[in-house]
Amino acid sequence: MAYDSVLGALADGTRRRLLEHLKQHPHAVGELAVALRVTQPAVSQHLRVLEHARLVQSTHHGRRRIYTLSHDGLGELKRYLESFWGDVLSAFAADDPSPPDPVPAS
Amino acid sequence: MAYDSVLGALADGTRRRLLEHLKQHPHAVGELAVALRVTQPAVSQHLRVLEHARLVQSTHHGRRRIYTLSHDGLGELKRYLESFWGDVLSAFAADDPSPPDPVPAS
DNA sequence: CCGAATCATAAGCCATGACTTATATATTCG
DNA sequence: CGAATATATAAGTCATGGCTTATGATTCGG
Repeated sequence: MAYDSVLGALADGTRRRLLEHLKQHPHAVGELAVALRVTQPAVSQHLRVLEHARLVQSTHHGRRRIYTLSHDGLGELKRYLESFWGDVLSAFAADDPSPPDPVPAS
Repeated sequence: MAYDSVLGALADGTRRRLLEHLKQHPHAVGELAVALRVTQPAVSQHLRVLEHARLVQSTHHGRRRIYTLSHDGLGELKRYLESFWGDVLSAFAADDPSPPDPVPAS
């Protein structure tokens, strides 16, 4: 159940904006802070969440830290959602909208 | 940007469990409360969030309210994620890992 | 070395959210 | 109508999370 951290990471708008920027090309922390008009610590904290969710990776370049988009988290989420869709679609392919079983009359 | 509510709805584990149950077949509120071992108001509140995200639909059956999985929210999220993947893949297909432009030396 | 630059971490504030216990609002049945 | 069922809503509590300012830890340039 690691898609938990992935979904949690994606649920925040600022983090999605970070991903949108990193989708273009890698970025240093300061650049992202300027681009998003947020303080640098806020960006660092968001990047930590994204890194824990394996949505980004980081490499050291001199005294700067370059963050890059990662596929691991996206792939994990994709598999989870596709399994969900698969089950839903197969359930509908069965074309058997089983009526809600009545709650056991207590 | 309606995938915002969808991602927010999916970010909670209890709501994902609700969806897993509704994936099997429609359910009434009380059944879900018993199944998830949560109080009924909690289930109602979660279902309201899921309905607002268009992940579930509800129909009245007598004095019970039957909740069913909906495709609208899932489709919306699917489109968003696939557009994201598409961009990422095309960016990688370009095979041009443009180096991070230096932050303007202030 | 030393100061500037770059980033992470710490600590605190405030809003949001998930859950609870009442209570209100239908709806069915005798 | 009146009692019971089924769900929604209200109100309060507690934890979590996103943001800020301050500070610590590295790293580069002169």
